[in-house]
Amino acid sequence: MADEKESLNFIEQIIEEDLASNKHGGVVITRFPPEPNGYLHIGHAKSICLNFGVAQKYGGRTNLRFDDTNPVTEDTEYVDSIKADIRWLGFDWDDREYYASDYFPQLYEWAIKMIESGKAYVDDSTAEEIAGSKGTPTEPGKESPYRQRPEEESLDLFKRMRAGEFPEGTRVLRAKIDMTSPNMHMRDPVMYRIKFAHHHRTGDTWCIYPMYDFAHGQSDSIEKVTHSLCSLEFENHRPLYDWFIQALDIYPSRQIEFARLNVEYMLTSKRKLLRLVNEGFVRGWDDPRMSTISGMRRRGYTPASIRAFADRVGIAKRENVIEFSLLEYCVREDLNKIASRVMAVLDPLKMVITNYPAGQTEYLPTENNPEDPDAGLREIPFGKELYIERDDFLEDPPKKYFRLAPGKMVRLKSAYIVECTDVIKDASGIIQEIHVRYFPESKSGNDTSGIKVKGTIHWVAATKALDCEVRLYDRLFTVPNPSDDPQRDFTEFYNQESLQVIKHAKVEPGVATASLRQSFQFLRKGYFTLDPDSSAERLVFNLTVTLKDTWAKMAAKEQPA
RNA sequence: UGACCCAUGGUGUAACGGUAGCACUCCGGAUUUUGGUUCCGUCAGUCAAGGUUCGAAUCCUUGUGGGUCAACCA
Repeated sequence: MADEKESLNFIEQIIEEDLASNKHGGVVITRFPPEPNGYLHIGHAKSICLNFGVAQKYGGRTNLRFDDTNPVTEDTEYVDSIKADIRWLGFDWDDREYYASDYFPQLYEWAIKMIESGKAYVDDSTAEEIAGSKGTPTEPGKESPYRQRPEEESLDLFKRMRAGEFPEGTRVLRAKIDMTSPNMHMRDPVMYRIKFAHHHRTGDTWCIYPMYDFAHGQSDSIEKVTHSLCSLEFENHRPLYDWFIQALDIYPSRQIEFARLNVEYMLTSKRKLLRLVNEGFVRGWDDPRMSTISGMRRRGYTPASIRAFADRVGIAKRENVIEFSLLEYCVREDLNKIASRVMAVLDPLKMVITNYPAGQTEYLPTENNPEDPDAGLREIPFGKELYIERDDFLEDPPKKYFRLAPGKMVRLKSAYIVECTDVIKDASGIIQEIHVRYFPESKSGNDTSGIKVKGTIHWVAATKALDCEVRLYDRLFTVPNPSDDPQRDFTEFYNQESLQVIKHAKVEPGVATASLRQSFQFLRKGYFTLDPDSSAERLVFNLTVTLKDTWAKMAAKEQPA
């Protein structure tokens, strides 16, 4: 075994240094902290893989902690879907399912401690007044007239806020830091606000709720999180994160920021994803075109492929946009190893073998997966009438076309070599069916015909094939970064052809017993998975990703539009 | 006209003062009863200018370019 040194990302480097210096007693604790106000998407997947992955790697633990400090937007519905998505991705938090709301009593105590030590005060200003005196990034803010109010008075007011004596918006608790700080977050940030809202867990116990900045770091600290990994936009919050930890003299978790994931043609904004759903661009949160975990699951992406993707995109602080092709590569890589091969014709063209006995059905063995010898063989029916892919026949083929054409021969995969003898068209010139003759001695496995053909095509037996629906998906937008243009709304780049429904595709009979989540490779076409819309009478398949198609690429190059 | 952060092939990411590597993409070739897979190969990079050093992608300075911050959101 070669001892090539594994390259670490900058977070792993920090962790290894901390481990080496025994900073946390050899322990690594991370956390994944979603707010239960929406569905998880591909960006969260990166964070999940990072947080759980790094803890796993160093023998540590990862807590699942719901950041539920804003009751008006949060709901248990999201808690459930988030948990399901994380589990599906292949990670486990054992019994460490925490909620920021579990810490409300402790947070309240700490707030009181802050007031008592003169580090926090109740401000009677309105939201507008507070915003107005905040200053701008280049101008210092002004101190609130309530800033110097006696501690006892703040304490009394804060307790009465908690007791529900004041209406929403009338008072807040603020940290007393520095209104002239160049860092806006240090200009006396709000710690608590009044909200008479029903909380999904604490019900009506509270009418004051802590802000993110007075909850997140504290929650990390309570859980003794050693490395609190978050995205770049929280970089400016770090001084405040550290300030509270110091002021409270509590366990010093360390916040480390990394660049969030951006992927071409994919959105990772809850707001925008919500608009796609609400405005009917997609059928729901789990539409296979969505970048949500649930959408990708329905699309047929596997947990392993998403984990591989998260691994390959890397961790750094630089803004990035990952090419969509990398995601596609990761799915194909996984599915190629595990997906059973299946004969399916998406755009059927009837083929009649004129010299094959009518009414005869032959069962031919074919491999389930050439990449996996253990996958074994299955038998597929063959008969006089078949369906082949319409674009596997061309009346007037270009030079390097290896498929069927008048007078040309091809191999029918796992069956016989056929030669095209006739083309039957309707009055308008549309090809109705093609006639071929087959060579009995060219049977797959014991071909004694001596005939050499360049092309092999897939097929299904007309009388045995199952009729099914196939949904083909393409990128949701016509441009890689639909949010880039400030002049145009991202929905203007919606790809009208992102969904194409094929009502009557033909698939070999064996897939009748397919189960949900099972992936297939439709030979020469792509990877497909069963959609939950399927019923016993009617199968519905989703395209996960096409196979690479070098012929299409060649053809496109030689005849540029 | 502030603070903080970032800058390596087309894309993403390594190299921690000593030969700029890996993956994806692209292109070419071999194999192939999937124009798939696999295998081989080619092209291609340190934002700029100074400085420190025997030696700089790496350290320093100044520019340039990009990102974030002015919610009682997270």
